[in-house]
Amino acid sequence: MNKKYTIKDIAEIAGVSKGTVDRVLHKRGKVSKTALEKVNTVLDRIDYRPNLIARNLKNTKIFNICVLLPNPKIDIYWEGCIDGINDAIEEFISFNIAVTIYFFNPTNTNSFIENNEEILKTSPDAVLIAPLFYKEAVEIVKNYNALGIISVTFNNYLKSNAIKSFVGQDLFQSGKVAGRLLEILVKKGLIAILHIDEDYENAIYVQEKEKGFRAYFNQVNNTNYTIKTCSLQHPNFKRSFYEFIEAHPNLAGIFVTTSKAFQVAEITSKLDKKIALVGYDLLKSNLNYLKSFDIDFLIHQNPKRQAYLGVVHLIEYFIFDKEIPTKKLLPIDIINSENANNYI
Amino acid sequence: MNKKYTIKDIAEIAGVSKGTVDRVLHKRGKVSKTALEKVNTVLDRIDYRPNLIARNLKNTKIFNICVLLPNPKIDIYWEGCIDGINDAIEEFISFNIAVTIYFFNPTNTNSFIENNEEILKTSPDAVLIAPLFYKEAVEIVKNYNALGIISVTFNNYLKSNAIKSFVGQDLFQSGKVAGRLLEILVKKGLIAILHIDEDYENAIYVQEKEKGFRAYFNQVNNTNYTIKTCSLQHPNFKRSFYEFIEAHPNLAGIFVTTSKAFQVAEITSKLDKKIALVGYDLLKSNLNYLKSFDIDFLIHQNPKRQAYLGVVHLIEYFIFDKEIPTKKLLPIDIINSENANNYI
DNA sequence: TTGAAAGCGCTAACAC
DNA sequence: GTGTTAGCGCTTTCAA
Repeated sequence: MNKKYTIKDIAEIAGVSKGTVDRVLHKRGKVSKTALEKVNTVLDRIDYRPNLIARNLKNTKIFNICVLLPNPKIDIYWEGCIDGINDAIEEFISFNIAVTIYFFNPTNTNSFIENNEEILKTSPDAVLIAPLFYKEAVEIVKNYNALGIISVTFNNYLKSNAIKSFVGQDLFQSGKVAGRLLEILVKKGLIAILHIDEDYENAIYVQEKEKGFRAYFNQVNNTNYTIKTCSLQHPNFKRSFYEFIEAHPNLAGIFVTTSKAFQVAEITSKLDKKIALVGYDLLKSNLNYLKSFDIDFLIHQNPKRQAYLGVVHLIEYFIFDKEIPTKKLLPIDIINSENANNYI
Repeated sequence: MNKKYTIKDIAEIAGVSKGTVDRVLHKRGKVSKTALEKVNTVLDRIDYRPNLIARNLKNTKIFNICVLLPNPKIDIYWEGCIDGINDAIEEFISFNIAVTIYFFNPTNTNSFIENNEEILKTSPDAVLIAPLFYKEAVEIVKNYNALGIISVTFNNYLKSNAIKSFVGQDLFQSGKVAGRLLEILVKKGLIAILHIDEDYENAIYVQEKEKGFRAYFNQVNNTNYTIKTCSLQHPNFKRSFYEFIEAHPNLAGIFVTTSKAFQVAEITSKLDKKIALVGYDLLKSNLNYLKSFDIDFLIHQNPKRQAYLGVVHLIEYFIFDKEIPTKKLLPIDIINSENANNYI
């Protein structure tokens, strides 16, 4: 009933040779009308599912995929990506795929550009990039595209039609998630949106989160709350933050738009009053404060899965001709002290 | 540098034939000491990764996997499983795998037993079961085991060494997650644990959730809270629940241990005071109340992924010789009104 | 105990 | 245009 048909079967039924069937299937032309019809009649009647596996046995071309992301030694957030990429490599080890990882310094635009030049030299078939530097990335991606190199971005969205696909979260929506969480945590008072732009610039992305956060509170339209944005830079962070606290005695909750919630918790955990705290990312230091309830919720951006999916999409495109989704939005995981362990 | 070695390569280097290498690799015996040594020396020196794909080209045996779960028409919770199973089938369509789904009536123990008998008749290589009926499942699984049929359970844990693997959530821990959520939602007063055991018996599993929930509150040890358990049966649910509310004016939060939180929300949403509500599962009716904020949080048990993984583990075991993890615990996803869409 | 050879499903080169 | 054939990496005969 559910017989699996092979090219050989089709050839026999249609009364032609395997080669002809193959030519029809792949639209390689050089097939007479009569042969084409004979084959198509058979194909219409049966459910032919090519064995994608056997297809690739033959293939000798090695696909070259390059991944470029910030050096995890400089920003530990990216560490999981390496595992994700390695998982993908392992999973497709039987195919002719070469994946190479490049790291750039996220505090240094030139490092980003230089690494892309390095990548170009290897004439890759595709690149997967975390495009932290917006302007530069747009140019670089345009260049890849001109050279026929497929580019896919992850973690940070980039508007450009030179990009084939994006894997990551909807940051606006994740701001709304944080909004809902803080609404529950705080009944009234001031809620601060804290941008802790440590060393480097990813302003566009934290702004997206802020917009979502504010959109949520506009929508609930509750006069109990005041929302205020505050941008803090690294060197003076502690002092500036203390000043902020003193200047705002009604401060009741904080939304940290970067992964640095632990820096805030370090301070708020020592205050007399409880300040609700929602942040991002399962860094060790964040998790410690989550377990001690000084951070109430973390939003998990799942960099590991982002990188994994980015690579897998490319591999499956090359070896299985599978379409790459233009936009793959990952779930916005809410983490508290009790479910954290399941995500790491 | 990273050359991929094939059996042919190894044979040439070792100065033996492909057949001999194969015999060594698969420990089929019938290899002389000298040949064995020659091959092993080569294997020690290189990193041989067999092409698992090519391996299965030859294989003509069709592996027969049967899945048994409650009929989604009777309990809609299970609906997602079908998609998950179909995803797995699709993913491995090129291999010789036959997956058949069987449904039992979750309100009827006999239906469970009968379906297992049906399955037995097809002499499967493995079964994946949602063992809702504990006692009966233990017997059935023992029987499968005796017949050399691999059994894997999902969604509901069963203690039995006749079972090869379990895929699902840690229900105790998910109770703790709910505990933490209600602690945040409710500052003081009575928190009710509601078991709505509709038509059928899954008492063991909801008890596990209750234990975790209580464990959490014992651990925070806050005298502001009283925890009380309440079991309600379907026919009189509404009346009994109203009585419960009236008898407990300090009721501030409810933890529903089944997927029937919507039945509670239907009532609490019409009360004057806000009662915090945490439940399970992304049923349509639950989601509606989540969006209207009458349910505060849902815990997602991800039946789709459970079934998917259960099947995939088996398939990969058969075709890739991959080990099946004894216990695969899925993350305990916390869902609120804002991140729900990403999970469905 | 061993090597040679056929064949899994598909592709691509090559005659005709 | 079309059929034949070799070969991808591996397994499994089968003859030696």
